[in-house]
Amino acid sequence: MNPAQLADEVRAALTAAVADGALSVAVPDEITIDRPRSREHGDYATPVALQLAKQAGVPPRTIAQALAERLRAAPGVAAVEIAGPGFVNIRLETAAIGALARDVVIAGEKYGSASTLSGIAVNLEFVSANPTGPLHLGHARWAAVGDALGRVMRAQGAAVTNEYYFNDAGVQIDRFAMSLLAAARNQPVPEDGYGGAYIAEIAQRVVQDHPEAAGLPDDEALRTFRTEGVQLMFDEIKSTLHTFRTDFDVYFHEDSLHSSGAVTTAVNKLKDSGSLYEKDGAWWLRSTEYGDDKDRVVIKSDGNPAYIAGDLAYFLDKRSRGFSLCIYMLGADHHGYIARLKAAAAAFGDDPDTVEVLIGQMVNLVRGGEPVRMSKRAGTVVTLDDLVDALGVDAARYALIRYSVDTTLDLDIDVWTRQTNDNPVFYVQYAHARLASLERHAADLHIELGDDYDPALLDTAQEAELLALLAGYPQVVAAAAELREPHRVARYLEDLASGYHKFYDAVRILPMGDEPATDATVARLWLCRATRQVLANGLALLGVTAPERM
RNA sequence: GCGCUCGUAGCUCAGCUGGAUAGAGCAGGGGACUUCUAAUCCCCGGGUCGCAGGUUCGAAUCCUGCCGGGCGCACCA
Repeated sequence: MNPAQLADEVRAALTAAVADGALSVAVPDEITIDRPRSREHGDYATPVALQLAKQAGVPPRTIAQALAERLRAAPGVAAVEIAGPGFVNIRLETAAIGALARDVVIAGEKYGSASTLSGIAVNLEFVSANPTGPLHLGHARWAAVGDALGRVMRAQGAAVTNEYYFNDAGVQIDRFAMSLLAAARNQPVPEDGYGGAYIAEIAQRVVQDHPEAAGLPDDEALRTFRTEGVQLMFDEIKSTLHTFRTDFDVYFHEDSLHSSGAVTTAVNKLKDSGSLYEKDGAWWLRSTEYGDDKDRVVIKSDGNPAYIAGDLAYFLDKRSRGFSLCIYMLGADHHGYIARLKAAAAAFGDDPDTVEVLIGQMVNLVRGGEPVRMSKRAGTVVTLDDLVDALGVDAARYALIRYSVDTTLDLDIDVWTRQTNDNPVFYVQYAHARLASLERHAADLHIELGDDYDPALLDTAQEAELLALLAGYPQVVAAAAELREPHRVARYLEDLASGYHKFYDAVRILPMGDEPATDATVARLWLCRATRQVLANGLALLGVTAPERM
């Protein structure tokens, strides 16, 4: 019995009470089932009687009474009590709780998957860093969180495309090219140019492949350094992301929007539909209608498209590819874009709610409380590669995903490289490794799960807590997907690992010495298998490994 | 000035689409390994949930105002 099944029983009991005239209420679709903090309040509790009292026009305890009478007859329910103002506290039979391990083991990798998001095609755009330098910590946060969110949403049935928007048009790239050329010619960094050791490195690699390049006239030289430099930088970014276990389905080139005429097409479409207006020689988008501070220029008075023109064309392109939901993950310094992007959707006649913009706060790396600022290669910022060098991929991903993106993050290198339980990733992985070790021992002893077990034998408090934790996993994944908050999965895994460690400490699983395996041994092994499965499933959603040994 | 966001234990943070006595880890103190991984577990102390109003059976959670921190407010990209 899991909370969802219990909610069904509660709903059925209410419906029955209405049918035989005991109550007159509209039975809600969503029934709240809580896991009370104290077991004195039962295994589960529902405040539904409190919630329905007003519309029913009767005291909550009256509703609770009618509900309790019928719920007591439900299969798996051991006791139902009314408490306080009208809470209904529910105690389940031990076997009904214990049966959950079987459900988990049978579902296997699919446990926690559902279809709450099925039928929607999601374009998930994240990182999208300019290819003018290595990825830094802010990008790292989105690489980890975005990738995890994609996994979580896929687990709920969404068709997700991970997409990287590659800004390879515009003056930033020009400055990058000028910086490379200057470095190749041993000239100082140009004004507004890029510094950092990586510029010299890339410039040198361009020179290696094209020894004549630096000596060409400026125009031609810049063209070569621009094309080759961007390619090298972009390969490096892809490689960094791949190492970080974040791969994209689509790398979209902004340049292609301009060269293909997509920008012109999009702008003309908006002019035709009256979504743009002309003022002071420029064309403006009515973004104020969607919460923007001011309307935005799409075509500048010199006739050139402004940056947002590319966004408009890009959005149109996404829609033409059939996405029903476009998610953009941006840094806090870009929160001003929310209204703009929603206005873009509206301008093309789409519901602005089909555009979601997630804003992530900044990330700082600290060591012993002191900020770590300088990077070996990038000069002023810490790179994603630096982070991986310091923590490893597992800890780096986990550390970035574990916190709500709403909070500014200070990652302490000392904490995340520690191999103790103040390092959450080790704590969770250790639980998995412990379980794997246990199963190896069971195999050595020739103890097998068999076809089934007696769920009533999982009767200790620690087993009940662990089973309740396992039962809650599907709702955690569903909530993480719906709220776009993958950190919930990480927090859950820490709770689950804790529940397992407590169980392990309190209950002997395998027989000691020459003792024979009992039915209880087998039941506990089922519980262990189920726990390992959920730990593995959850870690997979985060893109973190589930080690067999540590 | 306007907008977004955060403010919960000494520290780092969960909890926020309203539910019972507000949680975890760390830090501090004290315990538990002859047999399944002690990278673990148990116990102790620790709080005006920034402040003030409001909504209601019930508010850390929702609304309003204020205080404090971060980030933004281009015919740049």
